[in-house]
Parts: sequence; C-alpha cells; structure tokens
Amino acid sequence: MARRSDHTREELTRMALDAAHAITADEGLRGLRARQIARDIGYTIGTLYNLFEDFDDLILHMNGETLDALYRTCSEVELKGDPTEDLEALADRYLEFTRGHQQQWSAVFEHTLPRGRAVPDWYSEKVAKLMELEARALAPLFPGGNPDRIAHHARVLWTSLFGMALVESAERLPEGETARSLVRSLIGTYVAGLKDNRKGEL
Amino acid sequence: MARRSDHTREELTRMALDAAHAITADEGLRGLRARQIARDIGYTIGTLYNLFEDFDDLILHMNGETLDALYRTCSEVELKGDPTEDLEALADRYLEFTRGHQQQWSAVFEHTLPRGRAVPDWYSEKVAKLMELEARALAPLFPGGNPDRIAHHARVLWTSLFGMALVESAERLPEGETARSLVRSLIGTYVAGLKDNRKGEL
DNA sequence: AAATATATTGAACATTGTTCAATTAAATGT
DNA sequence: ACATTTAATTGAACAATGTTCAATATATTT
Repeated sequence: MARRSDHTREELTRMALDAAHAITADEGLRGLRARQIARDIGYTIGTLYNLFEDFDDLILHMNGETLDALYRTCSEVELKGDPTEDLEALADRYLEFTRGHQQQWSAVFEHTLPRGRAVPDWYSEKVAKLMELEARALAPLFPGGNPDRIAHHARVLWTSLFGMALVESAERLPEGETARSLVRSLIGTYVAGLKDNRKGEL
Repeated sequence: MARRSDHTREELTRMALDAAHAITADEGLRGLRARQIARDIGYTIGTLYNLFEDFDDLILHMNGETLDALYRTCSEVELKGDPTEDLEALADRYLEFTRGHQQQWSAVFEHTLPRGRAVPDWYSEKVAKLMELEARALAPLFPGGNPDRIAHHARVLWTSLFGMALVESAERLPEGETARSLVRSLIGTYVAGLKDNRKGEL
C-alpha cells in the first residue's frame, strides 16, 4: 500500500518526533527504537527513513526541539533589571524545565555522533542562543561595559548552571542539596564578587 | 581449546579493560564493541562474558577506572593554603586530565544504565570522593566554619567545573574561550564573593 | 483511460549484545 | 601413571538493531 494524502511529509515528521519524545520521556534515549516510532505513528520503518537521513538525524531533530522548548520557556522570563533577581529567575526556569523533562534533557548530552561526523550548524546555533539569554540579565552589572566581557561572565554562569543541572539529573547530589540551592549560592556569591571587582577598578 | 594458566582471571580483566580504554580513546564509547575487545586480547567473546556480567558492567568498570585516574592526578596537587591558588591548581589538573582523555571522559556521562538498573555503590563512591578534594582547598576560607557549609561551596565549584569541562569537550565554546578561562573567572570571582559575604557577617 | 510520478512497504542484510552446550586443558584422586 | 573431576574457553545460534531498496500501490498529470 501507499497512502499519499493521509498525511503530508510535514505532518509525518511532526508525528514521528512527537512519538520519539514520548518514548524518550518514559524509557530514556536508550529505549528509543526506530521500529517503535514507526509502529506508534502507524507507518513502517521504511517511511521513517524517508523522513530522516538516519537514526542520528532523527535524534538530532528531537534534541533540537528540546533545546527550542528550553529556550522558549527561559525567554519568557521577564527581566526586572536587578541582576541577582533576574539570574535567579532564569535559573529557576531552567531547572524547572530540566526536572520536568529529565529524560529528554539527558538525551541531549547522552547522544553523540559517530566519529568524523560534525554537529550540524542549525543545531549548534540552538545551543549558542541559550547562552545569550544569560547575558541580557547580566548586562546591568556592566554599564557601558564591553559586550565581550558580559558574554564571558554569562558563559561562566551558564556552563556552571549546566553542570549543576546535570549532576542533579544524574542523582549525584547528597541529601538536602539541590541544583537550586547550588545555583542560589553561585549567583549570590558570583554577583557579589563582580561588584567587589568593580570597586577595585575605581 | 581451553587454556587455564595462560592468564589469571585478574590478568584477563586487566587486559580487557586496557583494550576497552584504548578503543574508547580513539573511537569513542560509540565505537566500543564486545567482539573487538575480545579480539584485541586474543580471546573470544565467550571469555569476555565470563569476566563481566554484561556490556554495561564492563563499561561501568572502565568508567570507574577513569574516575580513579582523575582522582589520583587531582589528589597529587599540593595545597599551599591559599584558596584561590589551590583551587586554580586543582582545576587546572582536572581540565588537563579531561582534555588528555577526552573520549574516556565523555564516556563517563554518555553511558547510562537501562531503566530500573541502579548505579552500583562502588561507582557512586568514586564520584563522591572527587568532590571532597575541592572542600580541602576551600577550608581556609572558613576558619572554624562548619564542614557542611564548606562542603556546600565545594559542590558549587565542583559542579561548575564539571559543566565547563563538559561544554568544552562538546566543543561548544566560542573561539578564544576555554574551560580554563571560565574557571579562572569563576574561582577569582567566587572567592572574592565569599570574602565579601564574610565581611558582612562581622 | 493511460502514463507518469512518488509515497509506502516489508523482506533482506550486516552487526550488535547475549547465551550455553560442547570441548579441552588443568587439577585432583587413586 | 592413569582415570576422574573441575572449570576455563569456545563458537555456533538467537533475537533485536539500524539500514537498504526493489516491488507495490496510490495520486497526479497527460
């Protein structure tokens, strides 16, 4: 059989990625199988390979959507102009998302491409965009400061936040400690340090 | 054929893990195959399964050794008593190791166990031991301070360092930025922040 | 209505981790 | 010295994986 107008190519891709997210959400990336996705959307495996280059390509698209979703929810945070407050609000959103989508979040860094195959540009851009969010919240600390320095400190905080979320999701934090408690100390102390540095400059 | 006294069980395990490290080092965890390990040590796949419960067990042991090696090289760092200097020395060692063993380091967090299978205790302990190293360097900042607070701040720095190493190894840092430059800012600023907080307490 | 184009299928393939009865060599007993 | 027991080693066999592609069935176009 061949059904032509059941679903457009775009609809099929959407269905496949939805199925992939669902499977990943409750079985983890390890439990994701091409045949299972096909079965879930009512098509065969051949059709799946008509939509994606290969399994890695499918996973990249799925993980790309996870990054998009994280970006979307973080960019909704309204910045008040107070760096500490704004950074905390951003971090809280970030952690809220990674907790609510643990398996999908884990999939983002569990997946690797085979040797010699580069991460596509459209994917790298999604990662880069996430880091820019942090810079906006930090900016007030550097009135008239050069953007490179702001970006640098934004990367410090962002990569740290990333590490905390990761360690928490791997359940490697002792009782009573959470990514949130770590982030609170990080932001509070780091912002204090930045202000202190600035005093030294004057 | 069955050779009994060619190698002891311990020797075989050692050979198998060495082979696994070597393959992982130049092909990544993705390229690690049970049959390849067996071939490399001159035995068949059946023997490999006599040494390890299954492939996950083999990977856990390999990654455990990577954690051990990281711990060993970091614990060699001589602490001078100056927190900033000591933390930087520790971080440098850490990053030196993760750069020199990128693939093996990546393998540590790329690997996950199937759903429902818990990380063994002996493995979790290796992770926990690593975090204690940081606490020793931080201690001078909290004369007579309670150990829990020191441990907390050690975790902040350690998880941050972890995130930076990870982002660097995933090659997601822009030109000119390195994990080392990020760590320098983190430690310098964070320690300044801690001193500032202390002033507020007096 | 015939011809063309293409979405869809599913059998087939190489490779994977895993199992286990058969085999062979060492250790032990007589 | 030989027979018996023990266990390390083998490799064929299995189910499941990602991947391919000629055959097929349905739209679309002529």
